[in-house]
Amino acid sequence: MPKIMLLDGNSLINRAFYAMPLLTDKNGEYTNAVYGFLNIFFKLFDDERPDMCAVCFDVHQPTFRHLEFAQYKGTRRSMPEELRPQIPLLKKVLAAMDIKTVELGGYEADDLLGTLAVRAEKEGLTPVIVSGDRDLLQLATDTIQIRIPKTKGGQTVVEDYFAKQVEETYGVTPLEFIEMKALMGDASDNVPGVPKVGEKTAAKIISQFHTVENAIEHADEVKPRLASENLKTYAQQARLSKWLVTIKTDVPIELDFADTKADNIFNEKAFEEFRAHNFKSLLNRFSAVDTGAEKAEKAKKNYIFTDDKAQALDIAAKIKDTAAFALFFEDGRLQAVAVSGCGIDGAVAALPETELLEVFAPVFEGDTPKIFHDIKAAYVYLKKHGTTLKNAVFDTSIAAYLLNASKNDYSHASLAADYLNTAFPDEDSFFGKGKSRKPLGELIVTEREKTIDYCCGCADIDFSAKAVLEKEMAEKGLDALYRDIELPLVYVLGDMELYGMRVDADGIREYGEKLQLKIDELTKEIYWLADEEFNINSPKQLGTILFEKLGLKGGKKTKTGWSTNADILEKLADKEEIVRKVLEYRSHTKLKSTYVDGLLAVICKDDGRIHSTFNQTITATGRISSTEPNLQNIPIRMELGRQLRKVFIPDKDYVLLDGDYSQIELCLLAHISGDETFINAFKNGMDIHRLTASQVFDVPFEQVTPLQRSNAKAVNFGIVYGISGYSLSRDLNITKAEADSYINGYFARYPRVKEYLDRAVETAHKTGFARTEYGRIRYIPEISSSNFNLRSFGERVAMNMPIQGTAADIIKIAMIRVHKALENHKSRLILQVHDELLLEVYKPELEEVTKILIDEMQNAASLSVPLVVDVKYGENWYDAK
DNA sequence: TCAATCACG
DNA sequence: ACGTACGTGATTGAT
Repeated sequence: MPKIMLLDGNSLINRAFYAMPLLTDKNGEYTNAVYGFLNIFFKLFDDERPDMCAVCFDVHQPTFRHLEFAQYKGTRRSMPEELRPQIPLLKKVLAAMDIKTVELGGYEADDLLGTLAVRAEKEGLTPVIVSGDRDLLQLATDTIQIRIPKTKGGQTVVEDYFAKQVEETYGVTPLEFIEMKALMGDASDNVPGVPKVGEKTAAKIISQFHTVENAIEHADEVKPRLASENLKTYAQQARLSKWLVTIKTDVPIELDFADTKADNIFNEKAFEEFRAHNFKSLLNRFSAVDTGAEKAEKAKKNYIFTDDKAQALDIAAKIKDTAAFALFFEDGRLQAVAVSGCGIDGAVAALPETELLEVFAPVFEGDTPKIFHDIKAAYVYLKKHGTTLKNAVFDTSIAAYLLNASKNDYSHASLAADYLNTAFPDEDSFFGKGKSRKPLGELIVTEREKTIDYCCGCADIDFSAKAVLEKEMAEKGLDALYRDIELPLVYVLGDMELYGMRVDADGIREYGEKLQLKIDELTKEIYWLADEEFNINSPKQLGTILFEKLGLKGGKKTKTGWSTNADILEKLADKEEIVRKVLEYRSHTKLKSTYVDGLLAVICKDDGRIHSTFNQTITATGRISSTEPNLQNIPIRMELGRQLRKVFIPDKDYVLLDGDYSQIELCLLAHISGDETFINAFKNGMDIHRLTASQVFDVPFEQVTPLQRSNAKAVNFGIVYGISGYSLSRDLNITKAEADSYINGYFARYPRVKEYLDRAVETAHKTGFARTEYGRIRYIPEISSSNFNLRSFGERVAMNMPIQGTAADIIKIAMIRVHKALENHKSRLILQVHDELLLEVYKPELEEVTKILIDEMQNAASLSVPLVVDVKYGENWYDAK
């Protein structure tokens, strides 16, 4: 029997919206809900393979329910600003997919679904209704199936209901489901129901009396008594509720099921639509479809596969000019090398690791210009294996990052969609995910065709994308930033990863043991004070103990329960011993789990050092980030945590040398804004927070109190972050009026700063992006939102990004200069922490390298204020900082 | 996989 | 009136 899938457009797009993070396409249009809808759609489409398909929508006008009963206002929960434009967009996309949309003034989507399902059933079709709304369950029969997709932790799970499953789940038949809802009511749908009758009571009543009318008739027999009373009092309301929740199945819709055939979804128009809106993962579905250009391109590809060394050597010998190389690893071992360029459409060599190196090393260390997706990974791997990568001229992931730093994916799939207008499978869909992930070595045997396509495709994309990326970078003025900063930085970061940092493993363990003793002690004390054992690490359990069992005042709720963060707890710490213990427990367990256990787990077996990975394509502002482990957040603010830095030590005959920029972000605020007072203060080496305090609080410089200085410091930071009176007041524990007066005082004294901030916001509004002094761009789509919060966020970003980003640019320049200056030295750069560089310095070179470090850092940029660098050295990181 | 928390600049 | 600081990563418990 032909199957027809009937979808509830409104409820599904609504669900999709809340389940998906907000995302925008290239034109800044919101697309998350449409994307989410399509994902659900395709999941079910794959499941069902329906012959026909229709999507029903509400019409935004009064329905028959409103008209016949004025009190019924329907739901019409205010729709988020970001969702509203997505409904027409979805309709447009569905039209492109040749899928029928149905809507009729005066009726809700539910009524259309009901009518169509019943009619389809009569006409001998198999109807499947898909909705996010449980009200539809009343339509379930033995043939009409209701499917309710739910997002559970990112995964879409579908609950399926025929009449039988409805009975099993709710204990009532689908028709009785209406009766039940009528008694329960539904606040969100403005259905009154009967007071004090909830799901449990309603189910009990209906399973006994079956209908609302019958229950009213036998109201005296209804239990409990309150329900019985209310059923009598609110009998009319119950009947009305039933009428409200009953879905119509006789709506006068003109629809010929023959027009709903879903046999032309994967057409060229739909492909264009998906591409235009950046629905990359969905583009894969079109691979089997004739999308013209793509097919032609695919046809001319002539990918080569070899597992023969001689043939691989032949391929390598052909590479004379620019070519792209894709390296494939498994557990850090090179499995295959794919090449594209030099007349090679694509070739992949899968040989034992040593042979691969033997074949390609001459190319890698030769003058041939080479393109990679991730030069650093290639450089690090090759250097570990005794080959020095030379003349790697282009890194596609870094170029894509510079073009849009806000993305969280610069994979080949993403590059293909963004810059080559083609679909390419993402890595997960190719290799499988998690447990099902198969090693490449295995795939190349079992699924050779596909594997070759993938490996060669990657190299191919890199090769083709270079020109597009270069062109777009030039158009956006990003070429100098790319060429002079990001590309040279790759090797600096690569070397930092390779050197790593030496640690005293026994020292870490000892430190951990001390922590553990204290943790055990605190645990017992907390249990005793709480008079029960619970999981102190669980904010949920802790919140219940503190604010419910012990009845502490001053708690705040998060959306899941009590808030127990340090801000809240510190306010209670004075009075409550248990709170003090919990805070202490928190700090100790944090140190133990994240730092002690975390660091011990990543000590390299070969050299006893810790090799972090530095990522150049993560942050929206241009900073680098550090993972596995994160060496950029080693404790320093609290003494106990700071002690941990004593386990970070130099090699024998070396010392650690640390240089950090003094107040670089405020220096940049002074420089960029051009504020004379500010600039002069920095030129004269004044205490900038003290100066601000004297300006804002109108007291002589010498008479500034420590509290005034610290408040002024908060104001200075706030300015850099894009301040508001409210948040400053919260931070400083003062009234909003006071905070406002600080800010106004600040702007009165530093008028150019105010001008800069206004200008930054205005420019971002106009152009849609913010920019650093070195041309780095961050797009800010939020700034044009009509949602106050989003727009405000966009404005703060517009103020902050040029400052934070320029600081990031400058230290990157400093890193390149320091790295270069140390070329013929034993000393080396091993870590960057945003405004700080850490070097492992060969003792005989200490004096010279100290000079180099200060010199290169200070002269990395020439600003209207001097860049001051503080340096210190020591036998461990604690002493060097 | 998400939310809460907390470490850093 | 709205209701927040900017940028990260790791660990934990809960789902």
